[in-house]
Amino acid sequence: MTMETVESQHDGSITASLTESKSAHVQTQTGQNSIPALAQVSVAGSGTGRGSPAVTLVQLPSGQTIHVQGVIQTPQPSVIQSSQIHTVQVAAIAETDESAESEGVIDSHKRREILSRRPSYRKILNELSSDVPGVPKIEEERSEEEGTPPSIATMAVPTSIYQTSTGQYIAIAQGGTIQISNPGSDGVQGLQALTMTNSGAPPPGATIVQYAAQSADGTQQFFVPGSQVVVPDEETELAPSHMAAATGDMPTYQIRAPTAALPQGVVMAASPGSLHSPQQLAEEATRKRELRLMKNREAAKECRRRKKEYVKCLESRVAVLEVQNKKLIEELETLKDICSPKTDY
DNA sequence: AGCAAGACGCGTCATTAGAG
DNA sequence: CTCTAATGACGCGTCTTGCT
Repeated sequence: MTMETVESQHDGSITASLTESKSAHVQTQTGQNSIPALAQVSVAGSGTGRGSPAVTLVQLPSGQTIHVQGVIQTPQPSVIQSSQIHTVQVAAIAETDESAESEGVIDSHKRREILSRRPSYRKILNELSSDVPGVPKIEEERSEEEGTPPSIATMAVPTSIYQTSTGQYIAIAQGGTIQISNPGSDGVQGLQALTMTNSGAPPPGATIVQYAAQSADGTQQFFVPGSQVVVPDEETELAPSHMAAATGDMPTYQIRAPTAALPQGVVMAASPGSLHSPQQLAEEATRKRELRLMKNREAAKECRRRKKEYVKCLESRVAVLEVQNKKLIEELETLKDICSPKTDY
């Protein structure tokens, strides 16, 4: 449980602090005169985990309650100094070139470049967030090198090392032993056993791979070097409940030679040898295309996720700024009442 | 129940920004 | 200059909702 205390300082800025409680009150002070609070805004903070924007309930003076997520609050000068904050916000959002701005001269080409620059949701959000601590940033993806598990190096020398779509590493040794290493786990603790069977009458050239560890979404994709691919067994996909009963809740995969129509998401990695024949070149081109499509597919998903997060953040910002605006208007009205000369004397 | 409209997510392609 | 990630745009399928 966290409590978010928001205070409007005498200079108009609003500070927020999180403490261990459930709700808080917002007190506004209007400078030396210490005018009693005009706008009481109840902020019920519900702290969330890392990476997800904190959701905050903001109760307006009118009694209306709004949900605020990932609040970005730049220090607010009072209404009298509003030009200053305007400059800051423009600089933060529009990514203007400071040097050019200071010089006051931007040639048309550069200006066109700036205007036509496509926004990066991650970049914009992170720049907005950099001003205010506590505002969640969009995480940078870890490079593949960072995710490489140390256990791979200590394994028995494998014939092949594959990487799944979930980042796990699969090593297939000469004897047919398959080991799975989870990058997120420590050392050999991440190893998971696979069993390979050829019982019954498998299709020609196919080996059933039973993956003992159930994945989160049940959809594993494998990068397989050479001329083989690992695909989810069709029977498992089509009749999961049936196969689950038959294999003990283990999804089934097949290692088989690639066909013309690869299942979606399955990519064949390049064999180390050089490619010469037209067929090999065609296979290489197909492999590259599939890899590119899969990467773009993942990138598109990630981009949509970032976009949604960005839009949510903007909506939250609008909600907060509306509250602040309302409060400042009331503050201004009060100051006007105090400072206005009496006419009836 | 059937249908249409809208929302939403996904995959793909084209384009661009940015890193090396 | 090249390569790759990020993003907009488009088409498609699915789901929800309101209407008949």
